[in-house]
Amino acid sequence: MKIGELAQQSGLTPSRIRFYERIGLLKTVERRPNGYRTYPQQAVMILGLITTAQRAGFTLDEIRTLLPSDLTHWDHAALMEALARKIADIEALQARLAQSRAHLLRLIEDIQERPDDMDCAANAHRVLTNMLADQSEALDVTSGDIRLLDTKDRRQSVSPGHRKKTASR
Amino acid sequence: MKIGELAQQSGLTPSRIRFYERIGLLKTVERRPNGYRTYPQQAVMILGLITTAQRAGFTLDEIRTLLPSDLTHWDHAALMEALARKIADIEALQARLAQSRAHLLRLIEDIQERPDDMDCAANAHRVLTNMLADQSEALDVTSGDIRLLDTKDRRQSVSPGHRKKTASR
DNA sequence: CTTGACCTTGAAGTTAGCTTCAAGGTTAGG
DNA sequence: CCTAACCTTGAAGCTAACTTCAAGGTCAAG
Repeated sequence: MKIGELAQQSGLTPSRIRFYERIGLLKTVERRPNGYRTYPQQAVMILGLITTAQRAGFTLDEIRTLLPSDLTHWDHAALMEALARKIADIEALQARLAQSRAHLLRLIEDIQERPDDMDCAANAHRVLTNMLADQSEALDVTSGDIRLLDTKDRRQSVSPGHRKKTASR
Repeated sequence: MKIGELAQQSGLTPSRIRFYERIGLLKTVERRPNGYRTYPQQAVMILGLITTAQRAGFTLDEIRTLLPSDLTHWDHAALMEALARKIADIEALQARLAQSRAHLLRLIEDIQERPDDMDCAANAHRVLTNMLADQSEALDVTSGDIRLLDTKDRRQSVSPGHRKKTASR
């Protein structure tokens, strides 16, 4: 199958597929005499696997080191270890998020609990001082990093990029 | 106070402080006749506020629109709205994280529950198929974005960058 | 009057994960 | 044969939040 068809079937853009090839993530590709890329059916599954892993919080780098060239020959040990580590990362992040959320809730309360005899300016100072004091206490929660965000419109739904009438710009 | 002292007191690097000025985030700065920047004591608090807000998940852009030039004159309504929105963002992300975590746990179980009569290759295929099926079901959890990650070593603890003996490179 | 720590500037580099662009080759249909 | 839709490449651009670099000015101590 050519790259356009693979793009359709996987829901990714051709540029993204070429990018994955360039960084050594997608290796199941050959060339026709005319230079066109050609992919086996399996490539659809590999791309699905990649995007699923991404959504679970794996970086492309991590995915590359885990993905075997043959989908039936995984490094079982490395895979399980990576999964466990990723879960731990997520849990660390969850802890951080819970902290941030609690922090913000406390802040809202603190702002609203202005003593009747205090003007806004003084209240602002009171809240600020509290907040900066809070902060200096919590300097220990270092967590492993994970990128699980920016989850907006990564997927092309109706395959845009057809250079026909789309003509935006 | 000069920029080096502010850097010490705030725990940020001078370059970062200059950067904040450049993007219009830190405005309380004047110049001495020799061109050196000079800051009021208040600048320490402003920088503390900025990093605290960052750790709560606010982007510098958001912080800039919320930060008043005078720390005692906040846009109360905008601030409360932003705090509420940020909490909602965090909660959306928490939901996503819980999903990802559950997904990974299910995956681990699924891998380990290989039927005795199945070889690794066939098991790999079974697990893969399950996973990609799972994924197509959950296509609705679109969340607002938030950047709350990469929380490793943003702070200079012992003020590196003194061009004395540090001499790395 | 020299040394070294500090300060200045603008420009470019970093990371991740792509997209976009420019300039061109290929192919199927009419 | 022409056109439109596809394909190719390498290079550059994008975002966020900084850092690093190069080239130079300032200042206090010895």
